[in-house]
Amino acid sequence: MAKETIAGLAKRLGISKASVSYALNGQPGVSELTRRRVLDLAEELEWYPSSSARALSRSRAGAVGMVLSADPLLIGTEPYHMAMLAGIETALAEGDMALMLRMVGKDPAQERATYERWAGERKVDGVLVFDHLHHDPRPALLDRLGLPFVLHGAPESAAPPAFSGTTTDHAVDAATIVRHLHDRGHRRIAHVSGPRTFLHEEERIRGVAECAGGHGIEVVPYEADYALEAGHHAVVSLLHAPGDRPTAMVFGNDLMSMGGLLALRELGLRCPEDVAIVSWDDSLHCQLASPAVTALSRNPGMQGRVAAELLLALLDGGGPQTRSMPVSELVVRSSTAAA
Amino acid sequence: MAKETIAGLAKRLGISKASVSYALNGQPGVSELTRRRVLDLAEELEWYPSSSARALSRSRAGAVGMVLSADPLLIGTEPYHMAMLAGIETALAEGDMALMLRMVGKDPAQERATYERWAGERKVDGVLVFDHLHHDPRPALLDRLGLPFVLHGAPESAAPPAFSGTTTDHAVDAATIVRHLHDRGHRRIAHVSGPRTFLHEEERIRGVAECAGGHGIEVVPYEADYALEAGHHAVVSLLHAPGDRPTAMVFGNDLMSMGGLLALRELGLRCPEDVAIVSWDDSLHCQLASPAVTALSRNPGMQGRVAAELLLALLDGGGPQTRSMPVSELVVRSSTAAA
DNA sequence: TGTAGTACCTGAACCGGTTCAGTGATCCCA
DNA sequence: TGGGATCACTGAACCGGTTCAGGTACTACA
Repeated sequence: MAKETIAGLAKRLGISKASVSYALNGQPGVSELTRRRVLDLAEELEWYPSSSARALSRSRAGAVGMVLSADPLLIGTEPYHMAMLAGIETALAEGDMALMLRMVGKDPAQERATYERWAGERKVDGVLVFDHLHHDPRPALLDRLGLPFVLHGAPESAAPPAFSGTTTDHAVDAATIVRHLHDRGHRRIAHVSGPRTFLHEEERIRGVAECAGGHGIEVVPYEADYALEAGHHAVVSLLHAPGDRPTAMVFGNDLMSMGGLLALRELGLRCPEDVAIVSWDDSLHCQLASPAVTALSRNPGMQGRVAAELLLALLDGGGPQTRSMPVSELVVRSSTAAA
Repeated sequence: MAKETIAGLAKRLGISKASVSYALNGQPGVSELTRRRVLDLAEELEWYPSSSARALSRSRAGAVGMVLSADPLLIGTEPYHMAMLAGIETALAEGDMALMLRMVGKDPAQERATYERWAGERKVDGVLVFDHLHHDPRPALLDRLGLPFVLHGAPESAAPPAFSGTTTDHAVDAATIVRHLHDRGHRRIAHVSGPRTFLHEEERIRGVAECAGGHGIEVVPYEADYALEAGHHAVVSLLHAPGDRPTAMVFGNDLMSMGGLLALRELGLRCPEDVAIVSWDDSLHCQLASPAVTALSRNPGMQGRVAAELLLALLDGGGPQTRSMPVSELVVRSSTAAA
């Protein structure tokens, strides 16, 4: 079947291209009768307007982009991203926007190059950005490129109203975790965080330290990189360090928690009797582990959905908005069972 | 900065739009000197040609689409898809193609509607399709829509040369698993497969049955749906059924294996002593479980990459091709340790 | 010296939509 | 009865690239 065009429809109906266009887009300037005829014909022919022609004349791509920049290995194993993606895509589809996905390694230059290209080619109307960094160069870059964006997962403190973003109150989450451990009798805990280059990790570290201080709990900080091995290595180092050993450990994500659990097992230590464990991300891993791991459930799907909605609003001409995420819930499992 | 156009570049250089276009696209018709001047200016201005204008005049979208149609919950928890996605995206990026991702529920009508729209709007140049079904309506649909596609993961038997696709020899994989269990002394095994609507499950079932027959092994088939709970339920049913209980179980994916393991634990049965377990998909879940689960490692990243390359070749005007995947390797872990 | 061939370059048409300015026809109300 | 407002519709310009059919000027060769 030869591809129909708007001119073809117009000729069949004996009206002008303009009328067809107005009718299709729900714009005034056509009678109800004409509109119906156009719509009916389009449906009968299973015809849709060419997206590139439309994009060209409207100067709107009809798509938003997302760069997943992380270790490919990590991306594959962390369920977090996929769940978030599902939420994002659902919201975008409802707003009739396509999702363009790009995966690059950890190299920030590649992420940057992708944005430059997308902006230059006008391939996307906006982008979703993750993991706010210290001195994050991306907001300035995107501003310069004129590419609207939403920063997903910025810490509460660092959310200037200059751009759209979703924020999480990590201090509250930290308090939830620390109080739980305090209740269970722990007075010396280790905090195995992700890299401090992420602003949210910085805030979590501060949150844990502050709340712990208030409860007379000692905190041993440890910086790692979210990988399974990092969690393993953290536990080994922490337990071999001089001084009292912590009786509980908080890990920055589910993978590190698993690594930590593995290490405990290898060292012949029991969880939760010898060392309790809390994960800052919930996932199937935490549920399936033995013991099942107490975890902060953050609902990545819902969060992704909200971020996408913010971007849609921004593209619809709304000003920058900030939306704070609901407080996460701690799902208590065996890894912090009462002593 | 006002958006530059090809006409702007031409004016700056005192040449015609056509020359600029030829220069940019590496086409003959311009001197080396002119070409350099154009390229240099484009770089200096950080200018890229508008993708929609290009798409319109070339009648090529510069993107390929992929519909992930599955339980959102399953998508999030199965690492398989994400790894595959990473492989696909990498290959596409190398071929200068964008990836458009759409996630829909299990409803086939939505997947179909997405293809129809993409084809009508000329939003993508081709699509990647997964999980060949019995009487799969998609090849015919896509043919009718004139949308090139690659069917990823078709069983060997069902790969007509009429369309491009990657195939896996499930019979060989089945034999690998069955032989391993035979070596370990199992003579009665259960095969908890995914839905038989998937052609590859059908082939796995046949493969297991045949190889088992050759080795004097009895097979108890059980059809499930890839969910964690399904694996759990399968184990309960199988063990409560009259007759000898199987001494080993093969699960169609990692989630069901985990569910199965959970069920065994609840029933007070030990793995591998009472029941051994093999998973048809490897993943972190299998590694972390206790006992760690013996699994068939299928390298979804590489497979995705190959599928994407096939699609790129198809879009470059090549005829339909079929590429068979390398045989999977069985990673032996504790869940099938020698009795 | 004439002519065919080639390399380089250009104007204009085209891709398929959107949108603006303008034209009749109809309607309302003084 | 007439004048302005409203409605339905249209032709043409436009978005920003690609591509085709020439047009020079210069070289090669008889």
